[in-house]
Amino acid sequence: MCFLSKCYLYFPERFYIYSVNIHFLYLRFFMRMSKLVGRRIKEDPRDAQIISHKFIIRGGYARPVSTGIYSLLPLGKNIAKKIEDIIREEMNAIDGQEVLMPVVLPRELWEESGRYESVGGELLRFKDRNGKDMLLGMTHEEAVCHLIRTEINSYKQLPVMVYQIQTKYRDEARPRAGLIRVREFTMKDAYSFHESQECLEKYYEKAHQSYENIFRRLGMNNVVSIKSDSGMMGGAVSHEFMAISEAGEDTIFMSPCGKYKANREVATAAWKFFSEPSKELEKVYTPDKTTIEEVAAFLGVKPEHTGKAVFYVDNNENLIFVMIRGDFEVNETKLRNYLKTPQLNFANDEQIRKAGSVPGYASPVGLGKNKIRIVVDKSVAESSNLVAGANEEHYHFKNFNLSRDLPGAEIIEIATVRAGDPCPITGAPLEEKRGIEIGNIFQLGTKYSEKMNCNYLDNNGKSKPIIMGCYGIGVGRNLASVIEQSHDEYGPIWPMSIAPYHVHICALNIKEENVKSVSEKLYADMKAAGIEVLYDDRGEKAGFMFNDADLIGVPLRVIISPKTLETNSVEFSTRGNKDKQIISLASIIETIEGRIKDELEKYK
RNA sequence: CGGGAUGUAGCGCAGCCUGGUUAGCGCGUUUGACUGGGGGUCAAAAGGUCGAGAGUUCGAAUCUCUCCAUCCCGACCA
Repeated sequence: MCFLSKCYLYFPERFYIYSVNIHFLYLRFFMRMSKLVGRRIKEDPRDAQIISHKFIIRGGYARPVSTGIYSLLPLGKNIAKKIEDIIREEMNAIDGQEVLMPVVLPRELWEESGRYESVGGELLRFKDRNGKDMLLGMTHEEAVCHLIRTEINSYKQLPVMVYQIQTKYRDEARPRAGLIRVREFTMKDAYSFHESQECLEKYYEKAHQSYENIFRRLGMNNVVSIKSDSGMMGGAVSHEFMAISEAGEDTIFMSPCGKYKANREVATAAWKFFSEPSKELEKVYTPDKTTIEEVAAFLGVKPEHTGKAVFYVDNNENLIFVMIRGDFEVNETKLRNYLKTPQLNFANDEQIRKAGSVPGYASPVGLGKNKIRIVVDKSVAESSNLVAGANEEHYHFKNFNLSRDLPGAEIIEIATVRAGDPCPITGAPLEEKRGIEIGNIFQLGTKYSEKMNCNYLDNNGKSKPIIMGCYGIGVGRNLASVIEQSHDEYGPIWPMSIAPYHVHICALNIKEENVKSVSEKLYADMKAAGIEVLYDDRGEKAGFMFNDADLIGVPLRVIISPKTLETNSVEFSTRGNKDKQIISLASIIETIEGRIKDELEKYK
């Protein structure tokens, strides 16, 4: 057993040799329930919608302090610490070095990168007592560039990776879902520095593997890595790690075989559109029919045979006319990326009229291309004889054909994928899933290092910006995601690797002297053996204790009662499994050590 | 930022429409007794600026106004 084995510490300068049980080197958790801070609650909190939120509150893992701001109680903190330690091990294994950067940062640093201006209200800005502008760090690219540019000067020092496990603050517009979307949270953020793109890419692969290790070791059984939109982080390549769960905020499309998987923001499909010989353009009367559904029903066609007009305004007040087949929705992320604009909003009726169009009956036909930018989705370009607006109240056109009626239009793919659309690789119907983003990795390149003078001298003595990658994991979000993926109706079922304790002792009828003395001794012996043990010494009714134990979700359970003591034994069971074994008192510690070892082995 | 809802004991809620002694209920908490293998029973007790402020009224948890907070949907989201 690892924590019983001896280890020798050697201090050469003094020639002292110590022999200690290895468990003295690691913090181990143990507690008696009568003293455990954090109560269990029988009823679901009113505002909780998802399982993890309910169990986190009901089990006494965390308490809300303000919107999206939580205190962790001992149970939650124990788990968080184990999650952090697993992350540390994996980061150290890919040559990471732990550092700690400040939560509070000065404005100047963020002005260097340009993000003081470009990031919106989620960056919390404030003044210190001298009136100096400060902010709360929501991510640490600026801080790490500040650190590295003074410490790293030479190619000989590269590559290098530093990481921290630190509080982040993002002034989210709408925190929700318990620990999944919060304002203040703990995050591991790592930053790697390289001479070349090749070196970054090689390291990026290692980080990807490291992340897969981490999520497996946390006991997450359904995590996928998908290529993602880099958003305002910039950079060429990025991946999101998604814990598949109904509670997730992101929508993912996957082919059944798993060959293709993508966030809805960037997902595409091998759509096939129908085309037939063009018919004559024909104006038809469609009184008060302004939506696709109404027009299609009125004319007796399917939405697939219509074209939909959507107007957007970018941040410079430019109007953009988008046309897409009636049964599709515009994917704004794709459109934004294509237009290279940071912001898009729906245009209002007044703006649409000003451009010479008619809301509800808008059409690209007759709209001057010089007056307004017209972008057309492939679904319209490759279909024929569609119903489209006529730019006139109560009228639509039948048999709109893009190549004939609007030649030279900008044609791109901006449709949102739908469940069942054909996979772009295999052609199989795509499945739609929800996911919680529990980690992400980015190839940043020189986006920050260039602006922030984070340079090194190459082997020719030339100064160059360092090529960077960054890698994040949210600790609390992972805790919640494990609950989402591992629970039953009574509470979480913690994997041994991150369980708040390894064993839960339930003493039944503790008023009986025999039960009390044996339980106390077992608790003491387990502590001495380095087993992480939670001991329910409260003398509650059996059912009450078991329900609490289920909410705490400790993997192994030992029950001591007058009945079991008649045969000098205890009952032993596993969380999530009603089967119980009778084990003699003499061998219970050995049995448990074996089980803990076997379980921990699965998460190595 | 837009739409909707809610604030009453530690937690979950009733009371408000139709103003009127001392503001209730369940869970939890404390004390005692019984009980003892899936949230047990009985008895007693503690616990409230009814979100805040202003107003109407002889009288406001209840009606009016303002503000604050929280939650849901949307917008937003390195």
